[in-house]
Amino acid sequence: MTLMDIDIEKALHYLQSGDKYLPNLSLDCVIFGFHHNQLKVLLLKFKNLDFWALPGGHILKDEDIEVAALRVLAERTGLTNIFLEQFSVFGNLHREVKSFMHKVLEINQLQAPLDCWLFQRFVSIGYYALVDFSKVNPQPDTFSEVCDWVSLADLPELAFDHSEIIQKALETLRASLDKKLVGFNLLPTTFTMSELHKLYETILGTPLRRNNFQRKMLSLGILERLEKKFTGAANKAPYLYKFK
Amino acid sequence: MTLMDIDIEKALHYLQSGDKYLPNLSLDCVIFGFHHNQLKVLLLKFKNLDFWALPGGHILKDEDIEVAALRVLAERTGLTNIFLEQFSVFGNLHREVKSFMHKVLEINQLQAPLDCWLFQRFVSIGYYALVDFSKVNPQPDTFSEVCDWVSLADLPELAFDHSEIIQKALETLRASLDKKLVGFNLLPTTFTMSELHKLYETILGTPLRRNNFQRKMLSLGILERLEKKFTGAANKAPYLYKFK
DNA sequence: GCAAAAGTGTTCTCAATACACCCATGA
DNA sequence: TCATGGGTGTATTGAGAACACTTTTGC
Repeated sequence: MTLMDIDIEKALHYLQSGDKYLPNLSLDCVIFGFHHNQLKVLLLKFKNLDFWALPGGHILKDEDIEVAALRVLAERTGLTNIFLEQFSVFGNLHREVKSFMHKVLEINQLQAPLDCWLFQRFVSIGYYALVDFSKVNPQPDTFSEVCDWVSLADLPELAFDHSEIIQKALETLRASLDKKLVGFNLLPTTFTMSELHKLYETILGTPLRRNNFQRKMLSLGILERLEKKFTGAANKAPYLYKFK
Repeated sequence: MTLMDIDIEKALHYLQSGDKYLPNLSLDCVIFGFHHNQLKVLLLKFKNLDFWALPGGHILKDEDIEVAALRVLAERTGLTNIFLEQFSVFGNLHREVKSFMHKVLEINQLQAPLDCWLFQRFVSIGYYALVDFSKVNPQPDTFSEVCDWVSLADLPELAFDHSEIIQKALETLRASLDKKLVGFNLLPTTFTMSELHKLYETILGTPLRRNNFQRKMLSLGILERLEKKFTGAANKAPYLYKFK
C-alpha cells in the first residue's frame, strides 16, 4: 500500500497550535446540498484511512463561535454568507475522539506527545448549513485527501460520532423545513416548482402530491413568479420562481 | 450597608478548583415551575449585590455534560429525575462574564489572581428543566443569599446574558409544548383539566377555549381519568387526570 | 395528434373553532 | 334555588387530501 503524502510542515504546525484555540471545544458542520434529486452532505476522507468525517474545527480564543463555524465553512466550500444554525451539543464522555486522532497520526507517521491538545476530551457544537450545491467548491484540509459530496442515503463509515451528528442535523432540518422555510437555501436563486417539490420530498422522505404542494407553496405568499423556463422537453414549460 | 457573610473557606476553595472542570465551558439551567397560575423560574440572588442569576455550573473533566446539568439541578432543587433538555449554546465573545465575577468577588472582599479561572471566557450550554413546583426545595449556593422562584412576568435585573438565555428557553418550551407534550412535567402526578388548561394558557401567553382545549387533550389519548376531586367549592367537582 | 409534465378546479374529510346547553356542587 | 365552574353536544369554518381536468410543449 502506498501512502498519500501529507504536508508535514502544516501538520506539525497544527499539532502545536493548541494554544490558539479554546481547549476541549470543537465544532462540527453538517453541510447539506441538493443535487440530482438527492440530499447530500459534504464530507472529508482522511488520507490513508477508510474513514470519512464532517468538516470541523476549533474556536479561536477571541472568536465568536458562530464566526468560527463560518470560517470552517468558508475554508471547505469557498463560500461566505452561508445559512447556518446551531442544533445541538455533543458532550458525551465517550465520544472517542482520542483513539481516532491516534490512528490518523500513526498512519501518517506523525509523532505527537501524549499530552498533545488533540488527545483531549472534546465537547463539540453541532451546526448545520444549507448551501446551493452548484456554488460550492470543495476543499480538502491537511489531513484529508478528498472533500466531496456524499448522498445521505449512502453514507460511508464515519469517524467519531459523526453518524449520530448527521442524524440529528437531519431531524432538525426536517422540523425547520415547514416552520422556518429554510429549504430555499438549498436551491439556486431561481427554481421551478418541480425542483422545490422534489427537494421537499427528498428531505422529508415522503411523497407529496404535486398539485397540492404547488397550491400550498403559492398560498404562503413567499414566492415570486418569473418568466417561463423552456428546457426543450416535450411538455409545458414551467415557471421559474424566486424566494421573496 | 452591612454585608452578608460568605463562607470564606468554601469560596476560596471554589476559586482554586478550576482544574477540576473543563475550562472555558459552563452551563446554565433555566428551571421552570408553575404556581398560582404563573410560570416561574428558579433564580439565585448574589450576596450583597442587586443581581440575580440562573443556577449554573461547570463540567467535571470526566463527567457527561448532561450529568453535570443534573448535578447542578439536584444541588439547587434537591430533586433527581428531572426533565431536562439542552436548547442552545451561548458563545458570544462579549458575554461579559469577567466583569460580573470581579464585582462578586470585590463586594465580598475576596482576592483572586488576575489569571483566576473564573475570569476566563466562558461558552455556556443552556439547559431548560421542568419541575413540579411543590417538590422543589430551593438551595442557595456559596455566593448567593437567596434561591427562589421568580415570576417570568416580573423578572429582576439579571447578571450576564441570562435574560437572553431565559427568553430563548421560553421560546423552546413554547415550541415543544404541543410537539413533545412536555408540559406535564410542570404539574403534580394528578391534576385537573382546569389546571392543565391554565398551564397551557400561561406558557403560550394566549387564551384557549376551555371546552375545545378539553376535547383536544382527551382526544390525544394521553390522559387517564381518575376519581373526582371535591374541593368544597360550590360547583361540579372536576375529575383528576394523570399523564400516561 | 400524441405523450409528458405543468397548472388549475372541485369535492371530500377531518380537525379546529365557536356557539350553546346541561350537570353537579355548596351556600 | 341560585351562582359557579365542569363537562358535553353540535353547527361552522378552513386547511389538507384525493380526485379530475385543462394547458402547453416538442416530436
